[in-house]
Amino acid sequence: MAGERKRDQQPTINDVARIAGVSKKTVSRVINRSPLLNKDTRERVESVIARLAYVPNPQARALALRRNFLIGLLHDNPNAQMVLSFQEGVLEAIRETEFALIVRPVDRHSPSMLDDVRTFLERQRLFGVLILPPISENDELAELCRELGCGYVRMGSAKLDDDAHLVESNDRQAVGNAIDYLVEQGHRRIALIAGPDGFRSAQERRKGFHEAMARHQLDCGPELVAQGNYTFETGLAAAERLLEVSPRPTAIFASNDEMAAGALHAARQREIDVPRDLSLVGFDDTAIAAHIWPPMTTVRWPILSMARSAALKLIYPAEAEKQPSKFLSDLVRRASVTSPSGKSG
Amino acid sequence: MAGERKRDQQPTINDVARIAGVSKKTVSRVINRSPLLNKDTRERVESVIARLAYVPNPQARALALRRNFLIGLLHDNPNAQMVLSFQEGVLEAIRETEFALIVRPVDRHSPSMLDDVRTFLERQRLFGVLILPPISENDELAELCRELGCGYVRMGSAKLDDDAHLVESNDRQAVGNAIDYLVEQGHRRIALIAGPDGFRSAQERRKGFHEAMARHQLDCGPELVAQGNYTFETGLAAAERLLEVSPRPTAIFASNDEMAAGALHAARQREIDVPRDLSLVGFDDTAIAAHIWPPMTTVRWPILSMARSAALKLIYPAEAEKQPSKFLSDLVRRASVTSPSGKSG
DNA sequence: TTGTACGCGTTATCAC
DNA sequence: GTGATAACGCGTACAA
Repeated sequence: MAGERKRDQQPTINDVARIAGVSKKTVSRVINRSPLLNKDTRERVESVIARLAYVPNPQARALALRRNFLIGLLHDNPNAQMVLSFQEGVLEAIRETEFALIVRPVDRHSPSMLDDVRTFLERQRLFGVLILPPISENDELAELCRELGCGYVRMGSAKLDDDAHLVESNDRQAVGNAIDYLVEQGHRRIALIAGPDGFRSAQERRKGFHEAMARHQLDCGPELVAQGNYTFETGLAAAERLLEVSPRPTAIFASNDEMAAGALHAARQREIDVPRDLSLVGFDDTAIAAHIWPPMTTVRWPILSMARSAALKLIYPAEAEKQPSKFLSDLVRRASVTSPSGKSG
Repeated sequence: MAGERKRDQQPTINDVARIAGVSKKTVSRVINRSPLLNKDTRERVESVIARLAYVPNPQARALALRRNFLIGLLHDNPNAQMVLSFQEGVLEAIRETEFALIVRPVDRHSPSMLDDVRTFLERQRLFGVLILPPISENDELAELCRELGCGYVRMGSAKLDDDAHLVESNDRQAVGNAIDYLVEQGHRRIALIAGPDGFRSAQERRKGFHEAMARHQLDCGPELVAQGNYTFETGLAAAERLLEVSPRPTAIFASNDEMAAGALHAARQREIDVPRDLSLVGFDDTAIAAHIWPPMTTVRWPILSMARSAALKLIYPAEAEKQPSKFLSDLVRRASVTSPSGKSG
């Protein structure tokens, strides 16, 4: 009968106290690193803790402290890689803590979305939540968190909230840098595949495009702008239209990788070679960007850093302002961009 | 001062009991649907619960019941889409329950992996865990769960455990079906890009390939088998070798989509047209399969069903055996396969 | 520096 | 059917 330590037989703080010959309050002090403790006592208790392999019961702790150590991840994201990368970053930040991450996809389009989230938050009584785009752009959701006294940090492409509740990627500037790069390569006629109006990220990327084009004094009239909704198919359709424009653009910036992949598809159907006859830039640096042919130049979010920062803001609200809020994505240069061949007219 | 209900002011079972004029045990009975309750009492209590918007505190419940309602997802997966789809399936299964999902990536290669998981399980005292491949193939991990009295269900490509602790995809048969399809299309010279030996899924897919080839009495000597480690680059390298073989294979089955994408890349570099000169089949049906050109024929796991079933097995152990354990993946037919052009020799 | 008594919100026991 | 009362494991006044 040796060696078993089943669920029902886990040692409690009382066991530790009894065996160490102290009160459980003393054990509690050891666990919580109270400074006023005799060194001998501390070491004795610690050795018993180690010997029994005692681990405090988080449920009991949560009950006594009137707060738990669960943080939620709210997302409604079509981009699996991004959600998973974010999870990874958060988990890295909380690795040495007693926090755990609980995930909750939400349906942006459901009329009961807010009620669903409310039920979830009331039931789980989370320490706080991290909210990913695009659902992070929903101000009612943030308001709900405040109302319920639930901490939150939003991730977004613009200044959605104050710095204590936000990690922000500067999509506008990142798109500007991408356009600068295309111009450096010699492109003058650059088209945009914009994302859906409802998304703040899409708006920011569109603004970044227009600002950069204006800065370079390049034409970006409506014939050079098409719109999609972040899917492969709509990217394909948008590119089909753009590739009919005369003179044909020598480069297309697509507001996400999926649409860029669709654009690549459209070019191939027309026997327009990428990158020789058409350069292509995407956004997000999803797995697809690196694994299509040609590998695609794209904008990469510093997602791990953002996730880490968001988690720390949530866990240590007092120092939330000290964590960086602004992050700049960088351009990953791959084979889908080259200098225009010169016969673009 | 009306309308606020902050974290610190949530109504408790005592509030409900006091206002309804009953004991809290009675309220508890209402919550837990005890059958022996006066109808009037029940309705009275229920109306108070509704009025106060009372929600039981899960921490207190967990403490009293000596078990919580958290299920963990253990994974070390390179395939983000699969992990997220699995999450989706699990969450669908537990939607109406009080269970929540907490995620935990693990590092398969870390020497401290088992200790890390042990710490995690002891700390969180989960109701149980769901384990995704390839880490699900680790028997020590399952043994650890049993030792800790933590429920578990593994997802795998073979009979890794008894039916109460396993949802199994029949990769061998699925690959067989894929090969059958290629043969139907007229292919006779079919090559395999196998996965890494350490993965059970890779072994099963390899067996499926050889069994099917034998069934059709086709040659599948070592010159027609190359190995990769499930990455794009190794798929590319493997295909480079296979495409040098004479007579050149007219079709390649790659053991996952990433390697298939690599093979596509290799073919393109050699100006071997897919599918005209070479048919290609992948495995997993990840996002990449549908979004490359040509769209790739691949094997799709019924991942949502498997996730649902796994979650239900975990939550209702008494009926675990009733949940299906075996799932057959099906072939998604896309443009990367066609009949061989006949000049393959 | 350490211990006692009690509270956190729920379920379980066992009377009535 | 219903209600006192005692767990569950831990934290915190406050006393010693």
